Amino acid sequence: MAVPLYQAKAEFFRMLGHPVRIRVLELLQDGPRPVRDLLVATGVEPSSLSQQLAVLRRAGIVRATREGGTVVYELAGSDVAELLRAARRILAELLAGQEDLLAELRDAEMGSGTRSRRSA
Amino acid sequence: MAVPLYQAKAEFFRMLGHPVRIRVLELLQDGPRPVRDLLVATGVEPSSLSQQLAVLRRAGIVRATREGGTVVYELAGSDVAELLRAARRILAELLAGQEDLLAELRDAEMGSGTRSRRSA
DNA sequence: TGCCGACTTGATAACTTCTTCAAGTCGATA
DNA sequence: TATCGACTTGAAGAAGTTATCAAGTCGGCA
Repeated sequence: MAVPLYQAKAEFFRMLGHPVRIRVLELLQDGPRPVRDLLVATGVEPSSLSQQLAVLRRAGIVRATREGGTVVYELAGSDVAELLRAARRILAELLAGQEDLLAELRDAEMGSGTRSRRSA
Repeated sequence: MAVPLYQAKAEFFRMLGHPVRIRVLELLQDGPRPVRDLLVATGVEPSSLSQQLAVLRRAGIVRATREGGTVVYELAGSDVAELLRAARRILAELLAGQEDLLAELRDAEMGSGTRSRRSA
């Protein structure tokens, strides 16, 4: 209630801000997966993966169910796909922009001396 | 180059993960704005806002241009709107889920004893 | 019952990020 | 040129995040 909307949004994005969490969400888009599979797909340590899964669970974006010896995760209904698609589009734009910059830098160096523009 | 794609995505989301940065992006969706306006709209300290603007600039998602005494910021072309819309949709779902949980908890308490389901 | 495999949880050190305050840059104006 | 206003940058401590290792839980199965 007393949580300002902007803060909720920021927290949401922060919750997405980890490579393993992103990867898990992308994997779950194809359907439920047992932890075992996620473990293999991500290649991280079990306890580390578990911590990241806990973050996603706490946020309510995934749901875990126990099936005998294994635990299965699935998206909690949200349409994550669209979000990731939108992000991918912007990211492509940003990375393309960086390539342009690099190209520019290359060309500039051929014509004149060292002339740095951005540190990275 | 050697940056894995998942890491780039995670960094992108992390860059969005701050209330002031989100707010700035939303403001810039309506067009370019001088820092002065952003300062008023967000109500944070000038130096603090400047730091957040620097983060957005470094990511390449906004662009700054100096116009006499003032500096004007604008989106660097990306369609941020769609991303924020998608995020808003999921967020709405998640928050609605939380309300359902609360309601469930309330109802459960009326009918029976304490019966915790989730810690939060 | 006792043990094993599959996960999760807790604790902690290494890192990042954020806020704040002091100092610096850049135009415009006197 | 001196100075002011509008921003940005640097630095340092506080706060939050992550990887890792040890310990714990929960279902099978011998």
